[in-house]
Amino acid sequence: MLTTNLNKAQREVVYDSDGPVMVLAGAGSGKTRTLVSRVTYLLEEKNISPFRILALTFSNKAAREMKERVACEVDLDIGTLQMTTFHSFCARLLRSEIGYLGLSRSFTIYDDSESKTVVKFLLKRRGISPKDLSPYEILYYINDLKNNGFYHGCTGEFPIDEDLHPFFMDYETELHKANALDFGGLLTAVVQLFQCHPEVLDMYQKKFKYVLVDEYQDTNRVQFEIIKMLSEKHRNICVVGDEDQSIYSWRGADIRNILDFESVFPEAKVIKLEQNYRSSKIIIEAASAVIEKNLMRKGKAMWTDNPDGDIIPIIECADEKSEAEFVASEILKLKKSGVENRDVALFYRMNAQSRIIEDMFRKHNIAYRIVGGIKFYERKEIKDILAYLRLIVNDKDSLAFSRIVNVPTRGVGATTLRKLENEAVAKGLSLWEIVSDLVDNQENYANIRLTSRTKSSLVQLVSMMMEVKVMDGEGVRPSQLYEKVLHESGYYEFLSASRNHESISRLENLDEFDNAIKQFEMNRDKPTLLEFLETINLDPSSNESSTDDGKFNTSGEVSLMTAHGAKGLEYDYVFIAGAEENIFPSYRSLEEGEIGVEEERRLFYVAMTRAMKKLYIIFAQGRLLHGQIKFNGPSRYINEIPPKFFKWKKFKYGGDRRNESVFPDYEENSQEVDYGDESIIQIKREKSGYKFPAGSRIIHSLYGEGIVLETEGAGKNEKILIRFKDGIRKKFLTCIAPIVPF
DNA sequence: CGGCTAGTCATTTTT
DNA sequence: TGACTAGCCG
Repeated sequence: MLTTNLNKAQREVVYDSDGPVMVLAGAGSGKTRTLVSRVTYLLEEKNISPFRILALTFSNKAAREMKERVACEVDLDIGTLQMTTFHSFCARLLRSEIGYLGLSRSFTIYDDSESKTVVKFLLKRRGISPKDLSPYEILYYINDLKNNGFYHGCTGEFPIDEDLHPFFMDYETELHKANALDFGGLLTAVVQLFQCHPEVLDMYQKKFKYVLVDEYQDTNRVQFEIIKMLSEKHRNICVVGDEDQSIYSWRGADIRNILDFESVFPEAKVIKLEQNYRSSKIIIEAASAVIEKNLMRKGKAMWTDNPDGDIIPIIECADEKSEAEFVASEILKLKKSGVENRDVALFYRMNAQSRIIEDMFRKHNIAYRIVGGIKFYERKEIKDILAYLRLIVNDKDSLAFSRIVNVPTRGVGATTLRKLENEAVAKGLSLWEIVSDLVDNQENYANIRLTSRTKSSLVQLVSMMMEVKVMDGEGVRPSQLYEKVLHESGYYEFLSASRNHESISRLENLDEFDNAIKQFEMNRDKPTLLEFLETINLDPSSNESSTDDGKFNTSGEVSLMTAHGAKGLEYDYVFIAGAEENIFPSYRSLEEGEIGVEEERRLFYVAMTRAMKKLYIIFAQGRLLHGQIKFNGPSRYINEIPPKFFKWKKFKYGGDRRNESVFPDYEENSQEVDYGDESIIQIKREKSGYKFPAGSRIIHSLYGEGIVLETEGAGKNEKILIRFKDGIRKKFLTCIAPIVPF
């Protein structure tokens, strides 16, 4: 039953369950299906307990998808099956074993921005201006060491930078004092634990009889080290990856993990999955031709049985606006022929490119969704409230303390904070420990004089936090702790006091945060604050309440995302926008030389191979970049596509001055696109038209979110009728009303 | 403490 | 060009 729907190579992966296996799986080769079958086979045919299997992926998305699919296939209870990300696996392991390393199990996880704060603090403490030594340089150094498995006291050869290393040491000390680990630290701590305490390693080695790793091309050295150690005993390790889709080397992903696999596991079997089930023949052959230009690859020959499909249009536009016009008009055309929004995606190289496209989509009432754009948990108000919550769990988190001590304003300014910090350093205690003692025993702190206002607000803060800590210890639900903190800290009042749209949207975000906590609580038997915080750090999108109610548009939304965000996804129709030199490939990568060009080529390849039916590649002759019009020319990757697979087209629209291709080389293969049908007429009308067309969503600073029902008048007299969330209808003059598009 | 201005610097971001 | 930050002043 398992073998149905699997080809020969895939079956090999499923059944060769013993001994090390490396699967090189091309884009769209049914990789996930194969992995799921392998796990199913282990569970059902070989009767392996789910408890003995460890499946690691890089992203939560991939882990969730795999887990769901296995759950569908298998009748067993797979609750004990560990199918998760490297980081979550390590965090979970450390929650029970961290005692060996001198931290407590309530350790906090610092994200990148918190790491940055620590580094900035260290620079300041040494009296070095960030202009003389960039915090990014230090962070890069720290990450680089951690990605390669370096920890304080480890053995092995690492390139130590004399100037930067002291910062690494300071940084580690700070985190240790704060009972915190950063993302990289979760991984190195596990390596350290295994190396220094072989008995712990032995236990886990015995436990996990089978280890599987997905997205292997994205693993870094520490991760390799972890899976190597874990599988040394049973040697049943199966890694699946595609070197052509390695697009995170700047994040530490190390191609050596693929190249060295066979030398670390000499008995390893290597299986290639080369048949593509996703894309049309033209797309596969075009993408293969591009990726073959890379020299640093083992090499695979992708092929497909799918039909030829449409030729790839290369669209030359005058500028970024014209590019957006083209996409909008083409999507309207597709829609007319029955294509649904949800089957269409647009990829760009950098987030900044999305703005103009979004404007155009709004103008044409094309429903869209930005995938992986603004990060909810990175918003200021969310970070503030999270800092309160973190402090409840972890006394030692002085970073959290200094973040909230004066938010909302309590009369505890920089000077007071500095005194508290000095005191904390002198006594070797955390800020919380100092302050909670200070409010009771002021006489012991001769150096710290407080005004009565400062004193009383600190007393209030401390007593509130004390109460919440007790409640947390008694098992009170996280949502109730949050409520208490939000109101008793004065944060809610502080935001409600100013009624500008900034604070209104902040309050809305806090409401959403409230939903997220409640969502989390519904998913657990015994929800704890500590667990909630960990989920937020390691799997921020898991508690998202679905906002996609489909009310506004039944055909879903067009997906907009960066090429990086596109990995692992597929769409019938794909647009790659901004296919220009210095954009895609980015100028930064070009500075790195061939290495950079190859990584960008892999990224371009990933973008191309997302398309199932039709791929469009678009570039602009000129583009406004940093306030200047740049003429970059078409991306080199376009030139690497054999001409028989594409048709060069020049897009013209109303406001376009230049009508000829400025790339005469392509003239013979070029053709003008006539958009003289309704879609272009619509564009012309919209160009001079309304700021807020009917159907667009808006936010009014007083009334909140609403939808435009009718428009009338033009220019200064443009009036719109809006229906707000609560059903109230109101008319506004668009030039005066405090309305922004939503 | 908060609001303003001048100066700076511009990828990608699974965790 | 525009978003963010550091530093200055009221």
